[in-house]
Amino acid sequence: MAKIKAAKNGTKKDVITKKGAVLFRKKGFAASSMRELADNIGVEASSLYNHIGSKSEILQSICFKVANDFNMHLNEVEKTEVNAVSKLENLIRFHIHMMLDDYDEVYVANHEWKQLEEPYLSNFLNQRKIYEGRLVEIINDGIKSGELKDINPHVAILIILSAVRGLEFWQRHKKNVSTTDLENDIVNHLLKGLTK
Amino acid sequence: MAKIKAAKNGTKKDVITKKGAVLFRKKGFAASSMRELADNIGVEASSLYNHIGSKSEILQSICFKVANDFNMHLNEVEKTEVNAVSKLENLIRFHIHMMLDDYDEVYVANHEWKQLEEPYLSNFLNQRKIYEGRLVEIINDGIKSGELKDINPHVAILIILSAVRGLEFWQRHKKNVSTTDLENDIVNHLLKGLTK
DNA sequence: ATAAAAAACTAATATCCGTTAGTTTTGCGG
DNA sequence: CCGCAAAACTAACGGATATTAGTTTTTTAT
Repeated sequence: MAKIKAAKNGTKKDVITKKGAVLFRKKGFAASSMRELADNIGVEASSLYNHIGSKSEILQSICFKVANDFNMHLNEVEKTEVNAVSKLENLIRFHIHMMLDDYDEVYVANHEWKQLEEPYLSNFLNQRKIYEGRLVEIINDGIKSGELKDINPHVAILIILSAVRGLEFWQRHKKNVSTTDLENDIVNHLLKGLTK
Repeated sequence: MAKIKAAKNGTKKDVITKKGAVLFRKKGFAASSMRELADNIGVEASSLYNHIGSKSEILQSICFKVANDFNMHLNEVEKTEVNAVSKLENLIRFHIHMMLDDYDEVYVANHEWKQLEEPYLSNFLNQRKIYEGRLVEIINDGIKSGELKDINPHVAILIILSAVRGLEFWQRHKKNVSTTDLENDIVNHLLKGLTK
């Protein structure tokens, strides 16, 4: 009867959510069973229900935690009074850090959001749409102020988000290049492609 | 008792595979049931087994068809005697076309390969590793010949593959920009970032 | 030390899944 | 128009799944 060890400053629900993120990233949400998750924690499946409401709730926690982190950071960035390029660099670096530091959670939010149930699915997609709209607005500001090329801002967002997402591939090549080098390379490449 | 309509020059297995690709892209492989697939075709689930061996076989068909298309095209490109930049442009345009023309299949191959069973999983990953190695080789040739910046070729591949994969996002903005404009924008941006 | 609360366990249930067996219908070649 | 193969159907099976109920153990607080 092994108890779930709660890390300091974290509930047992947090432990389950973290282990869930690791499992869901490796096998996918639908292909992961509660028994397997419980095994990974060292407990019976039914015991998990003392801490969570349902399997779906774990996915919700992961997806909305990630969405919230991005939204909160964007709030901070929008408050700062710097030019658009600085804001973009700040955002790109944050995306990269999230990708490297909270890999499992970000990966699951990116790949498994489809398995959310309504109304969470609509809510999540709506949040993402709004987030991207705010990024587009920053790029539009940069175009107006003359900092950025007169590009289609949606294409610019496409390129930025895609390149950062590409860090998923990176897990395989981690050894060859330091992460700070990698981060700077990506930031430089993305901004150099956009700025005049 | 609706029969599966086989398109000209295509077997009924092809129809099932195509409908499977659409369903698996929308809901994920594990979350898709044979009953639901059969419903989409207008037939009972058990009838599918007159044409296919198993659910897993559908996924295998999709993934290896896509892998084969990319390999075959790379074979052709390697035969041509042009400089590295031309080869890269050719490859990027092919990736974009695959993404736009066979969206469901490419998406599934990119996202659901994890659900392959052994030995197909290992085979698939091995093929992808070899494919990426051949791309790296082309970039190395370009660096030697002085066409390309002295970049880490793995980073270059990361950026190229990520940007093209990002076309997944594009489905939402399809209306605003013509696909040929989009294709040229991406090719220009990717190559401008790499060439001297 | 003891009572209360938290969290583990066992056992069971209903549902869904992939797949098979056996049967019936369809549709084409002669 | 008949016969045969292809392909549909119904029915069912065994197994896995998420979740619940009820019970026992462990931890916490007094």
